[in-house]
Amino acid sequence: MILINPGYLMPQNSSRLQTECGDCPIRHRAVCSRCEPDELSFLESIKSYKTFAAGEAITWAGEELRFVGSVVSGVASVSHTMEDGRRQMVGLLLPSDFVGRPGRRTTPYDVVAATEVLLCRFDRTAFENLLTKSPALSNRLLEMMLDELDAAREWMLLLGRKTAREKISSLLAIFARRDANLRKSRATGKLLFDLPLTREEMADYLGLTLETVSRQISALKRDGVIVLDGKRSVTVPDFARLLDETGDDTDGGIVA
Amino acid sequence: MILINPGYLMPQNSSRLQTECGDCPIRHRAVCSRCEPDELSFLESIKSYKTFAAGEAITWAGEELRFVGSVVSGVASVSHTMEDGRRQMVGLLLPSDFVGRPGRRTTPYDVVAATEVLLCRFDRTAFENLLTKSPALSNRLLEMMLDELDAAREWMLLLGRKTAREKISSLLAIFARRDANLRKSRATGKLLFDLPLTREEMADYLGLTLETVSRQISALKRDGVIVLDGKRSVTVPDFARLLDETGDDTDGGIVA
DNA sequence: CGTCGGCTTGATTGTGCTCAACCCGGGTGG
DNA sequence: CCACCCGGGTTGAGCACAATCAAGCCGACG
Repeated sequence: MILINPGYLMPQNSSRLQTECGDCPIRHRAVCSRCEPDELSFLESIKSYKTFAAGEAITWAGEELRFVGSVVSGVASVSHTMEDGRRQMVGLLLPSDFVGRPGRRTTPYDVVAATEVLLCRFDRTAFENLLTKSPALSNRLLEMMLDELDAAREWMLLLGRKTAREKISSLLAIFARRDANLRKSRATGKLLFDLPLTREEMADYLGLTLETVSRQISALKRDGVIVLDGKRSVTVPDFARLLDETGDDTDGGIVA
Repeated sequence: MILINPGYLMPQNSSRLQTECGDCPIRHRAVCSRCEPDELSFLESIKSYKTFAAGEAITWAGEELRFVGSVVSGVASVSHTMEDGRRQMVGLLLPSDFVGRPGRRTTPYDVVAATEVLLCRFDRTAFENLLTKSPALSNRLLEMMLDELDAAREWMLLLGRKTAREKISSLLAIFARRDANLRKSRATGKLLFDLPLTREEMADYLGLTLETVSRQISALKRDGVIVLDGKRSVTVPDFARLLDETGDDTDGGIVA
């Protein structure tokens, strides 16, 4: 299902299109979404594309980062590993998400492609330069970082207080929503999507062991909350039912 | 020890000074630290101070927020509560930290003063207005949010992968560092500081129960890692020893 | 056909949670 | 002045959920 496409080969269909920002699938959501034409053409002059195969590292913790950029397609993980090998994923980068830390030469985390990833990269210092001059760019980036901060905080609630079953359900709900978004619909009723992560990656994200992830997925299957087709393809017969399992507030109380 | 100071009364010694930004103790670290004189005087025209007593709410989740601002002194907690009462602290606001979400009318979290807090507030819409025009302001805020994001991610590692003892040790190390910072020294050797949080608040921050917090503190005391004087006053005989207990990388390997 | 990675399932263990009793110090009211 | 209460904290006993250790399955690939 996942194609391996080394960056030095001319990649598949979509990729040629992305040499033009006008055709970019994430144009309206990425950092550059509010830039003026002159800013855009400057960005275009400092950008380059690179494809990473599933499993390939985009950057290691502590390594100097010459670029910043946006995920155009695919999923990448941001994670931290302790000396004794315990690992925690601290972020999941999806299309239009921003990679890198303007103002710092290194990132403190490993960033690894979970599926094949197409990255739109900008030279870091040139980008930082534009950032100091363009409120459109810095305000958009600020907004995106505030959203990431909210996401990180929601994840803190999950890691600190949710049960294993709630954690798995929450993750499945995120994937379901994300998938619905990509097809420009809302997540309701019956849904079908693929898991972009292995059991171990899910475990690293959820602060669990892979055995517990596997067991809880089996339990949700047994209880009819989900139906599996193979290991990676998931059907959710009733999204509301899945949401009940996440422990989150049932959005929309009785109040109008 | 903690004075109750309603904002409409003229508060204690330090507070009169803070009507002038020039004397502000957090001047060099807050959002406004890189503003030009004209921007500063605009900010000065839209600012007001308010003191919150320990335990008092600064804002509730979902409530409309008319202001954004900076913590001048004291400690505030940012937390999220689930329907069934489980609570997770997702941030700790210390002097110079920013409160509020420009671009959104509400915050999704409760913000509560843990000790007495002095807040320097700006009208939200006026602040947002300045933000779109001032790269100095928006870049400083961006930088601060990136730091908060890093802190949140470090906390995710703690919540997902550390043991109870490591969690407590990590929190104590944070307080120790913070205290050393305030006295403009580095955390090394023997240290003495106060806990700004109750056992329950620590538990909410660490994703533990208050009983576990209490037990682990007792254990660290028994093992000589810390010495307690009363419930709140802590002596760390050897900071390096405490760091060993956090599970974090021993910074500075053999490599030069 | 054998191997290997990703996954599932089982048995057992252990860390941290739950429930519960009790301590301590400060404030209040009789 | 003392009795009482109350919030915050400590400690204990038992339990449960997820971790650990271990075996085996399944499908892809050489």
